[in-house]
Amino acid sequence: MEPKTRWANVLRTGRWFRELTPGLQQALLEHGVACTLAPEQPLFARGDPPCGLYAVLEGSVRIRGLDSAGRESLLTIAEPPSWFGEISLFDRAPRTHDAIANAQTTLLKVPQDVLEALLLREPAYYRELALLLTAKVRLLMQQVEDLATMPLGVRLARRLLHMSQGYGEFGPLGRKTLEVRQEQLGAMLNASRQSINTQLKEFASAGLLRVAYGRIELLDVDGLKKTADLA
Amino acid sequence: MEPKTRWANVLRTGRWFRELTPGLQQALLEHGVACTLAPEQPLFARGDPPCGLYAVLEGSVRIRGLDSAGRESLLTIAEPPSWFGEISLFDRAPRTHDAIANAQTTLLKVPQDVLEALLLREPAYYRELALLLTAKVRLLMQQVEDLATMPLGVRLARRLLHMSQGYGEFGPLGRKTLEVRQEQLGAMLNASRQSINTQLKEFASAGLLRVAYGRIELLDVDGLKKTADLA
DNA sequence: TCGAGTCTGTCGCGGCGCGGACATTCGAGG
DNA sequence: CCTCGAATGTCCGCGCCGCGACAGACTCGA
Repeated sequence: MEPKTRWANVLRTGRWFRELTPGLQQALLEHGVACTLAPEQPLFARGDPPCGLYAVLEGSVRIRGLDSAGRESLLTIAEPPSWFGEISLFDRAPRTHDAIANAQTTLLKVPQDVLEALLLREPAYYRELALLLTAKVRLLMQQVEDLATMPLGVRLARRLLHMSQGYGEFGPLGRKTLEVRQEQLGAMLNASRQSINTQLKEFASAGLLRVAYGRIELLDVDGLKKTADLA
Repeated sequence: MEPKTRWANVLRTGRWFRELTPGLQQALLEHGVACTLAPEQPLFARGDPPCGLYAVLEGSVRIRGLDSAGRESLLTIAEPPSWFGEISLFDRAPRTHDAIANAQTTLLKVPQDVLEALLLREPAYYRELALLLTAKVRLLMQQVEDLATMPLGVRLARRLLHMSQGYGEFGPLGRKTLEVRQEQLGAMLNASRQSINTQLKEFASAGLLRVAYGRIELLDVDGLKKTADLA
């Protein structure tokens, strides 16, 4: 199969891309170029100038911040078919986070200038691209509020469900196996590895999930949702 | 002076509005209608359908979330000339937060359907409106990361500076007097009133600011910035 | 098959910060 | 001027959670 057709099939598994105007779908595929990264290879860093919009086709990318003391704050792990990099696309301002390949990774890259030229011809596409922004704002707002009001268990359950559902890109039926290390969950939820571990074991003994080496298998998604809804 | 001229003068004190295309500035003023609220009067609530885009002309509006246990999480206090409500404008999805007048308040309201009709004629305006979204995303991301890595003192200093500068709407020279209660600062920073009080007194004894009843006066903005930059 | 590096599991100590309690101060309205 | 409600100032005890430490488990490549 021609690569672009394969890519299109991957991207169409995501809600955002699937619901785009056909013209925009085609334009993104047409102007996109493949881009491969070795594990731990950086794609861009906080403060870099805008370089384009990306979609994950294979592998995964960590979107993280690094404070002066070297502590890592993990915003998310982008997996197929997630899109990222749209903030700098809109405001042409520097990158807010580092993007680093989490494994052998293939990306679709739509360069900044190409995309801006397209948007000059078809400014109505701005609204569809802005849906990436609104989705991100809504997630972030919930995250800020949860951090303020919810105990760790609830936040962990919600994050696991979000990851399982590709942060809304999939339907409610998501992946059952999450490849994530407990340390990374801690960096996402503002908690220590030890606290994450304790909470995971609690979920495990309640039959909600099973913890393995570098992997979490969700067993009772409905039970997790109940935990996520109320403390 | 004609009201609309007065409004224009207020709105032009804000960076976002001032840098808009003249045509969009004029259209927002033209299609906007005044809207007054009594203290504590709700404007919209979490879950409400989209109703339009708002700008604060006089007074202030609390943007807040309320969890099931009744704890208030305060996202921000919008003061002139802040704009809010743009998320639902883009994705036509329900409101994420409650908006409640903090005092006697005058708003400029641009109704959803009027604005959508305008954007159908001039889709290039979508990009300029999206700058409201990117500003919000950048603030939220910093907030999430600060919550994870920064001690309360740094977060408080940063928030005070942000409030003083209208969250980026003013230049670096901002208001010197903030009308905010310590309990509200706590709800914004995910801290208790007591902790906020202790930290404020520490700043006061360092000569950075002065605390008064329902009010904080910034004395040494540069000193605050130093505190905000590094713990 | 074996070893090194990485990830998970668990304990104890210590500290930040929440919550309750209560005195004090401020401001508005009668 | 007085009174009441609201906001500030301060103390204390408890609990959650971060951190250091270390043992066990797993993976991968030599």
